[in-house]
Amino acid sequence: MATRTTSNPSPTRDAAPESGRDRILRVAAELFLANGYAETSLRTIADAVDMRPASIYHHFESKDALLANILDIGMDAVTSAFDATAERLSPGSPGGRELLEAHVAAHLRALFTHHAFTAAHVTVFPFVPAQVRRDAVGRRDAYEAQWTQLLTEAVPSLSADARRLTRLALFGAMNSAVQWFDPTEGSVDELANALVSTLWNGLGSLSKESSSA
Amino acid sequence: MATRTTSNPSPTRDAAPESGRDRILRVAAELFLANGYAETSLRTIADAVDMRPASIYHHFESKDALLANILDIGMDAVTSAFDATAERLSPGSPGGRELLEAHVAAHLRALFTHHAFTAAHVTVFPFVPAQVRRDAVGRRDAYEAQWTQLLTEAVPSLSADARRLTRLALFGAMNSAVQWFDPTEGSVDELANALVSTLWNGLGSLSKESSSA
DNA sequence: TGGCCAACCTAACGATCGTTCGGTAGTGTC
DNA sequence: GACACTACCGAACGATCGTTAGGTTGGCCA
Repeated sequence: MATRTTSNPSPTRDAAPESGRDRILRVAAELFLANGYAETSLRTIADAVDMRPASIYHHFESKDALLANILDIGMDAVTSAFDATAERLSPGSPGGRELLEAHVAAHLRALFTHHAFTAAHVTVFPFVPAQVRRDAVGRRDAYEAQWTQLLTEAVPSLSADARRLTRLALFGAMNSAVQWFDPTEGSVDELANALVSTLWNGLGSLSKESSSA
Repeated sequence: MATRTTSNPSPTRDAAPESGRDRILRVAAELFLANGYAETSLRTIADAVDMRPASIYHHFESKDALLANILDIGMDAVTSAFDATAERLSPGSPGGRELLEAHVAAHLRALFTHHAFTAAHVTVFPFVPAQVRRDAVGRRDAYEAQWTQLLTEAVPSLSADARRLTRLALFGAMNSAVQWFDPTEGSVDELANALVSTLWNGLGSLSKESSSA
C-alpha cells in the first residue's frame, strides 16, 4: 500500500552503520517531535546531521515526503508489533484480560522503542499537510479496526458503542503516555499492567463499597 | 497570576456584540486548531477577521502573545468549570463515583463549549514557543493538583502511584475526545457517564467470569 | 583506465514570514 | 474647536523559508 521506501532505520541491529538517509529520518523525527513540523526548518535538520540543506533533497523529494516517511515508519512499528503479538498468542487463545494486556504492552513498547517516529503520530499529526495526512489515515483506520476486533474478542459482551468508546479512550490514554511516561524510570510492561489492571477491575473495586451505579 | 487580559470572549452572553479583539481571539484559536500555530500566518488570521495584518498588533503585541491569550482563556474555562463543580457538590459530598463523574462531565463540557480555546492545549501545546509554554505549565500543574486531590477523595484507597497513573490516563482519554467526539451527534454528559462507568466498573465486570488477576 | 552513479556540495531563487512605521477616520471630552 | 484616544490601514523592512540548478568527489565495475 505504501509506495514509499520505509527501510529499516532502527540502529539497534549490530554494528550496521546508520546510513545517511536513516540518520536524516531519525534526527528529523526527533526534531519534529521536540519543536514541531513547521517550526523545524530543513536547515536545522541539515545542521543536526552535519549536511547542507540541498543534500536532504538527494534522499527525499520534499520536506513533506520526509515527514510522510517518518509517519510510515512509526505506523510500521505499531502494526508489526500488533501482528507479532497476535501471532504469538494465537494458539493459546488466553483470557480477555491477558489478551488485552499483551497488546497494550506491545503498543506501548512500540511507542517507546521507536519513540520519535511513533510520537510524531500523536503530536505532529493534526498539523501535517493535508495530503500527507490523507495518506496516513488509511493505515491508522486499519490499525484501529484490528483493535476493534481485539476488543470484541477480549470482551464479547461489549456493545458496539461501548467498544468504540473504550477503544478511543484507551488509545487516548496509551498515546498520551509518550508525553508523561519516562521509560528510563519505569518498565513499560509494568505500565501496561497497571493500566490494564485499572481498566479491567475498575476503580469501584477499590472503594469500600463498590457502588456500581 | 496571569498578567494578560483574558476578557470574556464567549459569544453566548446576550447580544453583547463581539469586540474586535475577541473576534481575533476566537478566529485565531479556530485557525490554530485547524491548521497549527506556525502554519497559520497573521495574514491568514487578518483575512479571516477582515482586517489587515498590522491591525492585529493594535490588540496583541505579537503572534506569541495572541497564542498565550488563547491558551489562558482555555485554561480559565476548565479551571472555572472545575471550581464551580466542586462548589456545587461541596455540601452533599456524594460518593466517589458521582464525584468523579461530575468532574469528568464538567471537564468535557468545558472542553467542547470553548472548543477552539481548550483544544489548543491538547493539540498545539507541544509546539508553542518555549516561553509561552513555560507560562502555561504553571497553571496546568495547578489544575492537575486539583485532580490529584479529587481522586484522593473519590478513591481513598488508591496508592500515590496508581493515583498518578489514573489521573494521567484519564486526562489522556478525556483530552483525546476533542479529536474524535462530535458533540452535535451525542450528549457530552452521556459521554462522561459512559467513560466513568467503564472506568469505575471495569471491563472485567462484563466478562462472564470476572478474572481479576 | 575510464565511465557511472550515489552522495554531497555552493550559491542562489522567489515566496512568505512576523513585525514596524507613519499615517487616517471616527468618537468623546473639556 | 483643540485635544486625546481607540481602532484601523498602506507600505514596507529584514529574515527565513522550501526548493532548485549546477557543480565536485570518491568508490565500484568493466
